[in-house]
Amino acid sequence: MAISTATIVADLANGKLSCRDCSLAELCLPRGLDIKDMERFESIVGQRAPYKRGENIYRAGDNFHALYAVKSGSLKTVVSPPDGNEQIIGFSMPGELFGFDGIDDGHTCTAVALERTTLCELPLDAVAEVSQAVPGLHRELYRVMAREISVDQSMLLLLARRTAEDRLVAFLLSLSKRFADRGFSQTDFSLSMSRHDIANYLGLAAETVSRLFGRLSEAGLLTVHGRKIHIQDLDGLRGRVDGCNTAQAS
Amino acid sequence: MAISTATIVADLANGKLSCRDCSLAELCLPRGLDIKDMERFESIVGQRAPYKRGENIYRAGDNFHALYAVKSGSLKTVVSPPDGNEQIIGFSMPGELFGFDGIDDGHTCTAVALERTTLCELPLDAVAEVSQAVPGLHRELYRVMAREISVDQSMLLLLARRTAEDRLVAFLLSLSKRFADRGFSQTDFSLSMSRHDIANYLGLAAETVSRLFGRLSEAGLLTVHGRKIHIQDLDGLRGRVDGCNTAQAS
DNA sequence: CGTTAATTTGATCATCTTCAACATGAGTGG
DNA sequence: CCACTCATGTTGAAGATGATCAAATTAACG
Repeated sequence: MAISTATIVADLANGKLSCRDCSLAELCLPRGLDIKDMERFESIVGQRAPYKRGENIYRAGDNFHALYAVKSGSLKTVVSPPDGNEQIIGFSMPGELFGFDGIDDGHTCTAVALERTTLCELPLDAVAEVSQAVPGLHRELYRVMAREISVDQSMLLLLARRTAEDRLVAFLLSLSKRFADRGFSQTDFSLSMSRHDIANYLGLAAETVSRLFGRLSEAGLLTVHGRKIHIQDLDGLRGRVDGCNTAQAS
Repeated sequence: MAISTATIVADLANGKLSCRDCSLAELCLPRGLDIKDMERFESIVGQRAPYKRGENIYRAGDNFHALYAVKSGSLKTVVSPPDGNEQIIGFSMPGELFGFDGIDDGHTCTAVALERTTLCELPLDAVAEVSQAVPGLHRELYRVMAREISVDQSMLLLLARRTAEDRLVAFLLSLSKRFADRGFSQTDFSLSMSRHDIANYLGLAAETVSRLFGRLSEAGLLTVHGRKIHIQDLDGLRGRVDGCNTAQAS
């Protein structure tokens, strides 16, 4: 899943970040800002060395420093209760913001890179400051947070009311859509997370996920080779989750 | 659950709303504002006639108008997919804000009063305007939304990884804490929602909830008479959900 | 290559759901 | 105040979905 590598390379060469040139601008926070405002915005965007697979971006308990936007790669966000019973809350793809869990009173989740991943760092104080001059930014930030809330809530529906198969299918459809939104194939993609991660995220056992992949393959809906997915019958998949299309399985 | 009735009566007598005099101010959005700023804030707070039991505050599909704060009573927020398979997303108590699901692109949930309920209405545009002069307000609103996200996320953990009993206990402990925060008994309270609602919220069947209440009673942890709950052994209940204490079961 | 982790497959088991019947209880009109 | 009704809640028995345990296979990586 080496997304927008070209952009990254260009940015690194320049030694600075440019939202204007970023291929993800349409998906990201500065969406809808004019050139002038976007310049102002990108002046506060920070950047770090890429994270390696398995590396933590932040940990539960950490103080809140900034929101992050994924530039390339992907990551998972995990709640870790004391008893070690972890729960993956979501996966983040390029153009998506994460880190909201920390705003209230420090981070309650841990964010872990699933592959080599680059991020933009948005210190919230600085964002707030810029927003004084660019009111649209506040509004947009509210939007992004509201979308996060909606996504989590459709996930609640998925976990509370849907069967194992529905969950996996909804998950795959969500991924498909997100790849499509980023200009990639909606039928061929490769998963950056393990079966175990998928199972955990969907509230299932890894074995169940494995069996479900088998069942969907046999039904002729898709082909699986390890983490490579090829969806053969997108509409067939959609039909498989009755009325569950709203669930976005973030 | 006739909470803060006194305050309400006073407000209605005045013919206007006052956050300064509201007993819920410490829990609500203007928390932490000084007198001056709070005056400015309350000037935009609207109010409607009380909602009756079962009445909709807003419906999925409605355009977004405002955020709401509960002044008295309680309500549930429901996701209703086309197939009729509803899912309760949360319950709101006095001092709590709701309506965030609408900010992004119109409401995705329906909010239904569980009893006679009064609300404060906060038109987001007006809030944004006031926030230009009162920067702390933006920050506070981000906090409230972030808390909503955290609550939803601990709910994901609850639904994905916990047994039926853990879920019910976590739910009761959450209620207990919220009553306590509002100055009510943490051991004696009465539920404003049906068993069916509780079950739906927790991703269970109503029968299961009924049986669990029975089991917890037999274990001497609490007493149940219809919707009246008396918790006999709070620590016992807490011990029953290992390390799940973070789950707030909104 | 060899070693370890990830995934698949099979068999058994537990939890919770579903269906069905029954009890309780609140509200209404006689 | 009682009888009736509809909604809500409880209890029992059977069944299903998915978890768990165990073992085999494959893939990943030094």
